[in-house]
Amino acid sequence: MHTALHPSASDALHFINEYHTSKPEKTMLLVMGECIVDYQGRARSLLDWGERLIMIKQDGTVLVHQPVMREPVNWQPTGSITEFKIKDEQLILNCRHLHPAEKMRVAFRRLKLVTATSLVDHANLIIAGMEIDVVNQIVSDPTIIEENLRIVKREKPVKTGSIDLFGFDKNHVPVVIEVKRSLATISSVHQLRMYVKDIKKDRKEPKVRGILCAPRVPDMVKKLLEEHNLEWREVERKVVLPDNRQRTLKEF
Amino acid sequence: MHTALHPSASDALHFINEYHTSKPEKTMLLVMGECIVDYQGRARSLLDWGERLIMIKQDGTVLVHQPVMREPVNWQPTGSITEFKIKDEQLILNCRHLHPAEKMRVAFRRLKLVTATSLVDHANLIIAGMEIDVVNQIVSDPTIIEENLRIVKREKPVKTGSIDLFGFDKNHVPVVIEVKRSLATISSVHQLRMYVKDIKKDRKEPKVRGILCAPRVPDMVKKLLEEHNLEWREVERKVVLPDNRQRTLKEF
DNA sequence: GCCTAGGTCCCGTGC
DNA sequence: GCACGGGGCCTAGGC
Repeated sequence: MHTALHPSASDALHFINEYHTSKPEKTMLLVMGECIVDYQGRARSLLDWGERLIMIKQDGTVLVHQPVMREPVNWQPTGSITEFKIKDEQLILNCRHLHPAEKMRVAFRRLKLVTATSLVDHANLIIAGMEIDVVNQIVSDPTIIEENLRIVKREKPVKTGSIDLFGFDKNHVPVVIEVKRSLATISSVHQLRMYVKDIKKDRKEPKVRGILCAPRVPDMVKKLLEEHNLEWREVERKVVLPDNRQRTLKEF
Repeated sequence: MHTALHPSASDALHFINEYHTSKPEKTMLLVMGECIVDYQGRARSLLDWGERLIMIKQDGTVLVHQPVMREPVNWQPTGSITEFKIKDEQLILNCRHLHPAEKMRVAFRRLKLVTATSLVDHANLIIAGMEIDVVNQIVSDPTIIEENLRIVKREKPVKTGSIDLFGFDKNHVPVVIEVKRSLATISSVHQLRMYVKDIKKDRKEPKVRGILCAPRVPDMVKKLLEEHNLEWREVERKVVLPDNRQRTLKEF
């Protein structure tokens, strides 16, 4: 853990050369100060002078964070190559990335803080409440959708993608189910339509049902579903972590 | 600009109370150290012990960054309320957000760095190469699409959304144009289909053309377009900033 | 407030 | 490598 407070440009460069440049894959670098940013690649952008925090991660990711908002105002993707130098008494950060081809330049005219440190983190996020969990819920209890529904396939591949759930209803009519973890959208309707069409063609079945299954279905989406003779179910979503990981809410 | 290196939990709490708690809307707080994270809201997640950088922005955004990847592993949205305390000799960060209702808890068992500082930044990003720029390009020179095309409307509202560009070809046939800044997708085809259908119904026109306009159109998408009697144009995208410095991505 | 659509989306997965 | 689809997407804009 190394830090430099209010360094001059040349002090900062020495600091970075000593603690970051030789082993960037093991060192996270933070640079806080007044800067401008010029980016060119998938798009092109300019950002005028202002105070920001720049983070260079151990995999080459570069983030430029303004004092507000969740998103970095500028960034470079994982795997970027960074390089520091001094020009006109300003500390310059140049980053390059191939594929997509992009580059970003940050020029600092005042530095508040530079830190270099190695972060060790081998933990993976355990997360519940995703689409896959809703799919599992339905598989383990298809009556959530309707009585006597028989699920026979998950992630069933068709021409233009893959169907979340496929089965047959009590009258042996094929049923295509498209699952969303939160809001159903117009786009989900199009997906469902396409899958129903593919199944009709594949199985030469005149009748195939399509059900959009989501915690919330806006009116516009319902109308669109009706227009295409499709159905929907608004199911409550349970957010449950694996048993051994589950904790009581009281811990909060 | 205030910093504390390797503080104890209680030293860190005093530091945060002095430099952050009283005016969080003016102070960005960084906390680096070994922590666990527990999140509950739109989903639920647990993150085991590891070294991370936590950033609390001046609008209440909270980011938890691991040493790799562009995305924060956990976060709280803009407008969250944060609170620090000590429990079992560990520094605890609790954040809450209403709408969506979410909360996150970070517990630190070792601290490497805490900093508090006020960042001032009133600059706005100037950016070029967005979809709107491709639309402008076509409006200023419709021959990019084809000869004698007459554009009459941008962002033309229809039932299910809004059409990027609408006009008439040399034979006075209505033309719907859907523009993408980068890759055309299956989903863009569905959008275009829907808009063409809406126009046919609105104007009681038997013939309406639909053109998908993007820098790249994958084969699968071309096939889908053909199936629905729709067209496409692969246009080179120019990335031009307001100062008229014209550049293409080929510079790389 | 709801909802739609774009994004330098990011990211994993399957081909 | 390309491409497709999900995301605690985020964010802006419209109503």
